[in-house]
Amino acid sequence: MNQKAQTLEDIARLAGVSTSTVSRALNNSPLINDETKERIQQIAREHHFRINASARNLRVKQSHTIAFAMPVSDNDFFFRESLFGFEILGGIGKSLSTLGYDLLIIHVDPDDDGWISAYFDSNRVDGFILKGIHLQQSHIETLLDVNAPFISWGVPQPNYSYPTVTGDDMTGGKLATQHLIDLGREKIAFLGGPKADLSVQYRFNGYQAALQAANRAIDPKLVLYGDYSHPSGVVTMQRLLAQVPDMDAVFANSDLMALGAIKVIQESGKRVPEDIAVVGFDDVSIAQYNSLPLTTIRQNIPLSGKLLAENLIQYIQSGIVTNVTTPVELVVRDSA
Amino acid sequence: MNQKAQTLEDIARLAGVSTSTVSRALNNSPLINDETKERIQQIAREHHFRINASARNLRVKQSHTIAFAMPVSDNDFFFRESLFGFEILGGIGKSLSTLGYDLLIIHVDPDDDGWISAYFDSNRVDGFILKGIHLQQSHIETLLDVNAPFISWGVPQPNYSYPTVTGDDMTGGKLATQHLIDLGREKIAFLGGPKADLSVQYRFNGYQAALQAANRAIDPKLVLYGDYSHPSGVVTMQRLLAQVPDMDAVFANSDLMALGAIKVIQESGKRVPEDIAVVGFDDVSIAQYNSLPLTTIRQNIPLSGKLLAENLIQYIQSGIVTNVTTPVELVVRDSA
DNA sequence: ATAATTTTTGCAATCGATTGCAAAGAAAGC
DNA sequence: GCTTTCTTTGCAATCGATTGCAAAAATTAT
Repeated sequence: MNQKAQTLEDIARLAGVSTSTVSRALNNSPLINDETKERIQQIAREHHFRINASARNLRVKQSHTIAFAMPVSDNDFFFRESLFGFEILGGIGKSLSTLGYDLLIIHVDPDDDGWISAYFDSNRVDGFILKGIHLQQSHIETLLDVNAPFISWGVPQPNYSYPTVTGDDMTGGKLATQHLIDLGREKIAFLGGPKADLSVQYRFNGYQAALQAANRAIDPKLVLYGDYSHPSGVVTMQRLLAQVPDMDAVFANSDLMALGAIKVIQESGKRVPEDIAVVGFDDVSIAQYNSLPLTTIRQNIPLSGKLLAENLIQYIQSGIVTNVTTPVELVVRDSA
Repeated sequence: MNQKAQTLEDIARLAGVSTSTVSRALNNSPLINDETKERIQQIAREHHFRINASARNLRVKQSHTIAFAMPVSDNDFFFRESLFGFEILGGIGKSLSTLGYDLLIIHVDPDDDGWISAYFDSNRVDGFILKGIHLQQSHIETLLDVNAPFISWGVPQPNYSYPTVTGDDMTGGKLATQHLIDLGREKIAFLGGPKADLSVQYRFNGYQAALQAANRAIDPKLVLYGDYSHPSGVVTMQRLLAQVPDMDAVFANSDLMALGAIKVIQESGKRVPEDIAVVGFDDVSIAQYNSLPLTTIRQNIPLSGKLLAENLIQYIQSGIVTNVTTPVELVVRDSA
């Protein structure tokens, strides 16, 4: 029965007031008389009025949209591998919509800056959420330079100030290593993500601290770096096994690497966890669903997503820079 | 050196022409003299001009944005389980950006229609991409009713006309079953997704056809339905094993269900694939990374994503309704 | 050289919502 | 009853790009 009202003017006509009044009423302005306000809101509801986003955005110079940057390569590699990235999207999206923001997924070439101005200078988005691991130095500089608000998952780069959310990598490294020590393991390897990633360095610090607390030395032959991916887990584990055949435990920096490592171990005829215990990192869904359920360091992914969203919006609205660390915990399953 | 030009007017001033001319030049209108056009585009480039999206969208009444609907529940369940949904996003996003469209992720309560008008009537998005499995009848009716363009992954509902992209479920069912028959299996179970899902029915038809072609009867006790999730794979497999202890093969309708089934089988003391062979469906990344690599029916996920994007845009621009089927193939790994 | 065409360009209205400022109406003060 | 003050509302400009129409410039025809 009630046909749709498309614009403020339609509502204004129906209510017998001006568009200014309608605008104020719908935005809950204190300037408007309460009865009038209520009446207008009622009419808007009855006629299923939806405000025109473009017009509003144009006027207020905001898009109420946040971009999440997905690094992209020719071969879709990142997309399939980025389990962690996908899972964190859940929390981000939910929080953003609570805050009245939309979530845009953009594809970003790690070697190019163009996306920043393409999306920010055109007023398409109000800010960016990035994974630190793909954040080049040059990106940070450009972002800061054009004053584009952003937040990043991962340890902040020294010498720059911007909001971040990070897992407690140091504790994670300690927890994983301690668990392996408690299991009585003697030769515990560190299968890292990219060496340049500060998160990886912190995890290594945790590894180191746990070993030292147990009066163990660090054997450099047991420390190798990859890139978080399954293939890199395979390759580094092969090297490791060749170098130190009698090793008996691995702390891998991602669940995918852990899976790659397990594959190599089993193919070499050894058993997990009997001969070699393996601990992963992140606790993405694959960790619990894997046929050999993974012992791993669980990141609080929903919370982290929520904080990425909330703290970015806070930064946009008030300029407050927060660098928070989210807790991790050890979850013991079958691989160690 | 070149400070930024923010609006058409800035460029117009720099070029000594009117904004109309700039607009036409940047949109490559044939009305504009080629030299002028070139000169203006040059100036725009030098000054890193980015057109204001809101203004443009307001004027042309399009957002150049497509929404991908992620069903949401209180507990993040869908997000973690929706591996297939995530992987298909890769192809969708890439194709959309090639076509000049942005990708918005929206969270959708399956029991509510509000999101349709919230995003479409407000001019925030030009169309929707949905997974058919979450497409309620009422959604379809509302979408068609308000003339909101959409495309869906999955078999189209009878009696409605809208574009779709679907995997070749019938062939997939046949391929999986045939493979298990070729392996010499006698009692092949069908672990379906939701019975109401037409895709599931087609897969069942394929299962049936393969068995009949081999002169086998269908045993109703070997046919069970779940919801594609890992837990449902666990539950249905438990029931199956209780009902038919001597079964020797399973065709699961998703990789996650297959993993759930494998877990139950192994816990019951039987071996995969020796005692019971398991074939999955989709070939999401977890299938190849699982410690027991999964034999599965591979969907062409990148292609499907691409087609979802392209065919939706085609529909928006020209009203052509396409219902395409993408090929599947059997990939044999270790579980069968 | 003048008129008729064809090419190029600019004027000005438009998309829909917001907001500073002024005006109208209501309430209070003297 | 007449100011003064406080609420409540409306006018009109504005955000930046697009586009129908008319005007100006360039080209061709006569």
